[in-house]
Amino acid sequence: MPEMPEVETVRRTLAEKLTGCSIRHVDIKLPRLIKWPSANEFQAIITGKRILALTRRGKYLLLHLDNDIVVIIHLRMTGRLYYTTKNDKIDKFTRIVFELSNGDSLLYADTRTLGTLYAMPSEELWRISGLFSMGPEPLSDEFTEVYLVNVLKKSKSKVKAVLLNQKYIGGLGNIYVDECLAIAGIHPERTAASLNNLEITKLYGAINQVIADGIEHGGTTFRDYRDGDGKSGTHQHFLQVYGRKGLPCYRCGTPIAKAEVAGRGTHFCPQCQHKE
DNA sequence: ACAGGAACCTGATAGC
DNA sequence: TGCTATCAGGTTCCTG
Repeated sequence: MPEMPEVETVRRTLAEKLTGCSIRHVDIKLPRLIKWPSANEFQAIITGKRILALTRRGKYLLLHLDNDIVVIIHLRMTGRLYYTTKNDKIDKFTRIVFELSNGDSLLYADTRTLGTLYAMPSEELWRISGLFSMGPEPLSDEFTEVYLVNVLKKSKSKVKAVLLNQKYIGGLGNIYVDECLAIAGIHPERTAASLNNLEITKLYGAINQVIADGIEHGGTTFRDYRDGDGKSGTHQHFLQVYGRKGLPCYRCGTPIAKAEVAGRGTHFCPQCQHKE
């Protein structure tokens, strides 16, 4: 479900509430979501530990505990992480309950159960390949226009596939990729290597702008996504193309098209986003 | 090494 | 109404 702006919003809405709390008990209702170590060991090494910080890398959330263990959470398509007070009801999609020392709980809910959780010492985080091999994030110092030029020029893939690939850029997902290609006026089926310098400059600006706006608006809620307080984001009201199939392009009025590109449903304006 | 497609899951919605 | 097919904010594994 969530892309970087959604995960960052979850982090921001939870960090202050969780920092300083201890994990009193862990109730694992769906053990197969725990990828490392076993569910029993996972429970054992985090129970009774205090939360020092909640950080993020790309679409991963990292809960740092006072015994040097880090709980790594990836929400995948439909994962939700949110805070509840003792009287709140737990829905049927709640898969893991972290009971806190103050009586409240941190819930991990997930309808499609594709999410993943790990717990390991901080010096072993490199074992998680998705974290280890992740490229720079939009808005970071490492994500420069020169970097983007190099990534695109040496690729044989379509530009959409490159932007979705976390090893090149960490944090973009299907919605925001469609949005930044629309803003930059680039057709999603173009090969990455075919983009000229002006197009790459536009794309670079669009990536940073779209991600900054997404965070500013607390993420995009289409169906499942909620922040750490269980609230929806508002960026869905600002989307140019995603979810707008058949509706008029805001720039030229042409109906927005939808096609499969790089294995994903892809929205674009056939007039403003040229194939060459 | 790299690109493309299937697999992992469950639920909502569209179409018949 | 009820059944079936399709689609979904992601990543990893297997194949060619």
